[in-house]
Parts: sequence; structure tokens; C-alpha cells
Amino acid sequence: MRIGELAARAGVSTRTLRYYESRGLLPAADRGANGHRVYGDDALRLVAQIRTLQDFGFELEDTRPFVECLRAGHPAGDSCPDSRAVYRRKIAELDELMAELRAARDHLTAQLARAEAMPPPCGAGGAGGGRGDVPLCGG
Amino acid sequence: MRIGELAARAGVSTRTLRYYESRGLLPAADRGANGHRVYGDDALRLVAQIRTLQDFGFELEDTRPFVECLRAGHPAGDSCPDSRAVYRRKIAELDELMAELRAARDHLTAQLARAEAMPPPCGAGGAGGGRGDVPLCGG
DNA sequence: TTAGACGTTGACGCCGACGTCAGGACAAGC
DNA sequence: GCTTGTCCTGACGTCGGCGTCAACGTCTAA
Repeated sequence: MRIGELAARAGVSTRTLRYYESRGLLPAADRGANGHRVYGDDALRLVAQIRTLQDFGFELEDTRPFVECLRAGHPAGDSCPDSRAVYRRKIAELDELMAELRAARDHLTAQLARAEAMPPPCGAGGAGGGRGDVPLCGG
Repeated sequence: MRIGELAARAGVSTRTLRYYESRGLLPAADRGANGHRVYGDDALRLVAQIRTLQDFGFELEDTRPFVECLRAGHPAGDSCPDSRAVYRRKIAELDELMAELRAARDHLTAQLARAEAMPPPCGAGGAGGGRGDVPLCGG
């Protein structure tokens, strides 16, 4: 299987596959006499593993233990301790991030409620009206 | 007030202030005879507004309505309808993002539990052991 | 007069995961 | 020979928000 076929079957671009190779994630099994990359069927699983993890927000580097685990012949990318450690780290990161987002969301909600409780500004909008003017209503 | 003083008082770099100006967010009130930027005290409030919103995850462009609202003379950055619309959009974005993250988190947690329920691989670790070998235990 | 602290503009660097050329090689089919 | 299709390598572009450097002008204190 050459790079074009693997790309088509995996649903990624050839550029993506070459990029993975440049990162040491997915070296071609071999090179043909013409220099073309040659892949085995297992490469398809490796790409699928990478894409799955990326869909969950993994950076490319975080997929490495999973890919190496598969390449070592293990039945699944997460069969190895290193992979599971990444799982745990990612879950912790997500928890932390979600806590931050929740805090931000709550704060914004409070701000919005407070702002909407204020009397409406008169010349408001895109601030295109009275530049530098006093915002008070006509008195 | 020149750029250095404003930067120090606002806790940002002069580069940051020039960048804001280049984006049309924070034009200097004037230029001295030597070409130096001159700011009024109100600039400090504008920078503070920008940084506050950025801390909540706003992109620079999303702070624009707030800054323009302040520049128009309104008492607060969120006194204008445009600003409040951004609040609402941001809250919705946060809700959507958090839902995605929750889904990812739940999936990862399930995957981790499933992986840990499996028998431990023998040559596991960094996959540095038996390259391409069968992962089954000795027998 | 000179040093040094401040200011100016312009331009490149960075991160991540590629997209998109540019320029060339090689094979198959007409 | 020519086109078409696939492949190769190398290198620049993208996005956001600046950091950092270059090369220069300006103001002030000693």
C-alpha cells in the first residue's frame, strides 16, 4: 500500500501522513525502489488510533505511547501503562479546564445579569453615536 | 502619560499596547512633537477592560465592543447592547465547549476503566521491549 | 559630551497541525 | 513524444498574541 491509498482509506491527507512520519509517529514500513513509501495494513490501525485520540483533544505527542504500544504488537493502543498514564493525565487536564470554564461561565452570567439590571444607555449600540459624549439620557 | 508608564501601570508590555493600537483597539490619544504616544488616564481603564475579558477567555476581537462602549463615554464596558450580545455568545460557546469536554472526559474515563480491566501486557511499558513480538505472556 | 533610558517603526520567531505550492522523478497508456 | 497520475523533498503560509531584535531618534542627568 502506498501513501495515497493509505490516506484515502484512513480519511486523511498524504501531507498528514508525511507529517506524522516527520514526527516519528508513523514511519513507512519500507521504501520501494522508486523511493515511494510502502505501508502494511497495520498502518491503517495506527492512523485510526491517532485520529481517534485527536478527536478527544489529544495533541499529537500525546498519542505517541498509544501508537508505540500498537507497534509493539499489543492488542490495543491503551494496553500499555504509558498509554493509561496519558489517559489519566488527560482526564485530570480536562477536569481542571472544565473547572476554569465553569468559573468563567458563572462570572460572565453574573456580569450579564448585573449589566442588564442597569438602566439602558441612551446613545448605545456600536458606540458609533456620540463619541466621547456623556451617556446620560436627555435632561 | 507615555507608553512606558501606561504599560507599567496596566501591567502589560509596551509591545502589547502597540499591538492593541495596531488592531485599532487602543489608539493613543495623541502624539507628542517627538512622535511619542500620549495617553490619557482613561486608557488605563480600557486596558484593564481588555485584560479582564482576556482572562475570561475572550479573544482580542471580542473585547472590541466593550472598549468602544467605554470610549463612547458609557460608565462600563458592558453598558452597551453589543457588549451584552458578546457576553451571551461567549456563555453559549462556553456551554457548548464544556459539553464537548464532558463527553470526551466521560469517554476517556470509560476507556481507562475498560483498559485497566484487561490483563496486564507482559512486555509492556514504553514498548521498548519486544518489537513486533506477540504480547502474550510466557506459556 | 556622553551615557543611558526612553521612544519610534519594521520585521522575524514562536506554537500545532497541517495546507499549499514549487519543482522534479517515474510509470502507464495513447 | 505527450499527457495523466502518483510520488518525492523542501519550504512557506495559516491563526493569535504577543516576544524579541535591529537600527534608529530623542530626552535627560551627570
